[in-house]
Amino acid sequence: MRTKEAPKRPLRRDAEENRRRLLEAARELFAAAGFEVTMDEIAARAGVGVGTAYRRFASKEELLGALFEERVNELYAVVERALLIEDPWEAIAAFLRESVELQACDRGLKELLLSSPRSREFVTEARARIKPGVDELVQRAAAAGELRPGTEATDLVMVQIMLGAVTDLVDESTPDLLHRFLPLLLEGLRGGAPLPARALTVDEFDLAMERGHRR
Amino acid sequence: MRTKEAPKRPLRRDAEENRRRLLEAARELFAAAGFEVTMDEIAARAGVGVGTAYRRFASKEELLGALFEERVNELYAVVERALLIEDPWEAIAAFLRESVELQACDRGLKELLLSSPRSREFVTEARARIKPGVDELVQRAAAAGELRPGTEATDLVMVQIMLGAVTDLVDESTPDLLHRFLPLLLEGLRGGAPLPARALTVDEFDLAMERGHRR
DNA sequence: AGAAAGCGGAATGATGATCTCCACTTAGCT
DNA sequence: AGCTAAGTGGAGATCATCATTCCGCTTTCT
Repeated sequence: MRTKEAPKRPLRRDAEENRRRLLEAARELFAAAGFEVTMDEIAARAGVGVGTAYRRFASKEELLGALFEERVNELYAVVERALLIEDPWEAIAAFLRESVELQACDRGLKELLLSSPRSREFVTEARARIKPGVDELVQRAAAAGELRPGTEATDLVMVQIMLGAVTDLVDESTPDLLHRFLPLLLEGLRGGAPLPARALTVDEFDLAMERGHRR
Repeated sequence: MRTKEAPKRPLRRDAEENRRRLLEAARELFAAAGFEVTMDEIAARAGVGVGTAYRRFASKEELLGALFEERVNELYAVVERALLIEDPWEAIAAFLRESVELQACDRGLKELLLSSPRSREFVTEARARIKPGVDELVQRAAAAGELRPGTEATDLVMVQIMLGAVTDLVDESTPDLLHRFLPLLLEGLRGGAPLPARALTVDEFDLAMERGHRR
């Protein structure tokens, strides 16, 4: 978690403060603009020079790395929380609602989960960590007959992607689009005749993620 | 439409041929990669040098401009065709199905309609041209009670955006995701209780488009 | 006060794009 | 055939955008 395993000497007070400000600035900008934040922007927002940013963090990757972890932990907590819900359908609804709300305010998280060739291992690892819980949510609901026949875990991710696209578009000014279309999609997931085309398999899904969506 | 209003002299045969090949190459690459195609790529694909590309077209913008028009015409044709369908609900379903299929194979079209700060006026104009028809489709269906109460024209666009995000992800290998989620969304649009949050107004929509979704 | 730690931000270097230039080639006329 | 204006290729001028480095000056801490 910390940059140094065993800090020989504590940072000077101003340095420690700058480190904190940099992380805070990065958090805000990462949420607002995703991976594309520049070090210059982060430094400016933190009110320090770029040089200082590089004295505190070895590279842009290291600085953002800390944030990735935070974000993934939040999402993981959402899954865990959903798994505690008794009713299988409510559990799925809660998972989608909360995870999508999380994404809606955070472009960085969206990119972290959906885009790919960024920090390869990190993303793969994060996805592996989330996956089992989501699988279980789907298993349970399917067993209870609360899902439209043929619904699979990858479908939930597609719902996240679809809503992500919508929130991407409107962001701050009108965050309620999420609560307009999530219910609509949930209804669709819950029941009805089987859908005409099959779901993405996990392999196909991973492959699609691998490629990322640009080009 | 043509580059020159009154071509003093016709192009030499080889030049005319190169012009044709450039447009064809641009069409293919624009569909595959969107706005980000480079002139080098287009020229290479057409089998000519960049210099030639710039002799035939004043700028990248001019070259792609011709394609914009083609694409928008196709979409306009879809609206027109839908308006001829008797049953109001079928008309809406057909419009969405066809327009989304069009988008699915064409990143350029997707970007043209959804992204924004590209060629400002051109996009605005294109949208203005499509809008009345879509409005009428919605009016009719609503009047016939075939739409979930509260559904508006902007909702149809949101459906396009959501499905665009999905097809963006998988593209060629699995084009059937579109036919998995479109029916689901159509069902949701067709009936049920009013949705909890309100739709985007046209102004909000335009504003969102104005901004584009990045940053 | 002195030294080590830290600081700002211009400069550097990599990359990647559009568009220009010009020595050569070719179509098309006579 | 030969002439010439139109056309061509593609190297590179030019411009942006970033991550990252460097170094003369400032601040903390003892």
